[in-house]
Amino acid sequence: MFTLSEENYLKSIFHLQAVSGKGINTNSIAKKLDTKPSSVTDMIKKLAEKKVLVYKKYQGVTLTNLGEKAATSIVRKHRLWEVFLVDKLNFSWDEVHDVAEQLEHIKSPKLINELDAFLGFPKKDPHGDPIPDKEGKFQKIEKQLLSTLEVNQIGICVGVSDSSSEFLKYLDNNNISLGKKIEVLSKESFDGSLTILINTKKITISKKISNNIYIQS
Amino acid sequence: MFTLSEENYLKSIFHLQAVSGKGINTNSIAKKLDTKPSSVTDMIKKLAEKKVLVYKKYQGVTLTNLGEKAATSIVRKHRLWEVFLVDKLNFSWDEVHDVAEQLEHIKSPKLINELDAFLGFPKKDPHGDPIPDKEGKFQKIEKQLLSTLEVNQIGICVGVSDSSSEFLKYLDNNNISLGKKIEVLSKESFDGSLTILINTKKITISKKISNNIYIQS
DNA sequence: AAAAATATTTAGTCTTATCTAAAAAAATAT
DNA sequence: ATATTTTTTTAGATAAGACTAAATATTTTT
Repeated sequence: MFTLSEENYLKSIFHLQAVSGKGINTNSIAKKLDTKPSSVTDMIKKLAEKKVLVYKKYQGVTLTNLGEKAATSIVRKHRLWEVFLVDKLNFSWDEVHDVAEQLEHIKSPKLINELDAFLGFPKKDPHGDPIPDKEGKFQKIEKQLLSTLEVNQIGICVGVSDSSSEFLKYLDNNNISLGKKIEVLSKESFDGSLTILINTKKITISKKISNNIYIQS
Repeated sequence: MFTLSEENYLKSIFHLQAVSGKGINTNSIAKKLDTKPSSVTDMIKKLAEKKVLVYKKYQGVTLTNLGEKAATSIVRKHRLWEVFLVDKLNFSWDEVHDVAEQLEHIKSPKLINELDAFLGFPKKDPHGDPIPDKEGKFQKIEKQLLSTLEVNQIGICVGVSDSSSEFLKYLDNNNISLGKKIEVLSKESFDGSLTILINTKKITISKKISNNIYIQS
């Protein structure tokens, strides 16, 4: 089994790997975990000994199958707990992250599988991210950033890339949520801001916002 | 806030205090936490500095109001999670302890108060122990050990003193559970074993068993 | 009341996970 | 291709929480 800290490293590397594909370098892990590169080097050595990742000096790391399995299990727990908090305990989607960060480390296979059943085997968490099943399998959702849509194209909001409370509250205030239809009415070439039609209303959003919203077209 | 280890010390001291009333000595804490007396001395000093308990060398410790409040909050969380596991996730009463030991350390006031509401503000956990409310208040349940009953006396099972999986499974196997009526038919003076009537059946239990079952008469 | 037994504390060590500062390697720029 | 910058690693330090072994109190026994 893994310590809390080891689990956090595994999860971070897993997430970084999902985006970049390539070997993950020391600095990016340090940034993600808000720690120092030297600490990362230490932990990486430990994890390499435990066979959850492959490490070659100065060349970053890659998770092994074992490591991916462990990381996926943590992600599964995190997302199931998020569903629980929102569906059963009246949390809003901007309040769940910090608590789920704690709950994801609870060790009990029975707990998580019963929770899964209790929630009706949900396939997505409140932010639109897929929940791995018991075997760690989950389908990647086809999605693109809202910022990549052209004028007059239409998409359905299927996820967010930033799960910070601040950003999610912004979305709530503007009535942007999963499943909503978004049409791009115009695009400002100077700063990349978009004017979109949502809820039969026209609003203008900055590039920073459209870069954190995923849509399916 | 407290570390995981500090919380475990607080909880153990609280439980010891509830039984013995007196100042709690180093050795008993060490035994309860399965650690060494020297480690206890170290931690006690730390907790005394944090004003959660009063410590005088060689004289054991007593929780302050602050310490009791902290301990009660942990107990509240532990017991609410136990109810959740049994009522919602199909755990049996002998499976809940280890998982609740982990869940009790999750830090989120909203989480625990919403959970309380979700469960319908239960007053007792699956072992019959009272659940402190938001303010930390809970009534002590009047109870006595089954072993103190005389022949021909009758009691209702209201709790257990040992929550180990082994003991609880024994009770399950013999159909002894909370709320059951128990009548003492005879008492063996040699070893203190009891023959009792429960579920219209006669069974004989050892003193060790009757010493771990609480009844209300 | 002294001796023996028990309980508690101190002193020093270990592990985990972190850090800073300095050294070394790799990548980039001139 | 050399110099500069960036990235990564090493070396040594620190804090939390535990341990062992030894020293010191306290309690119990005789």
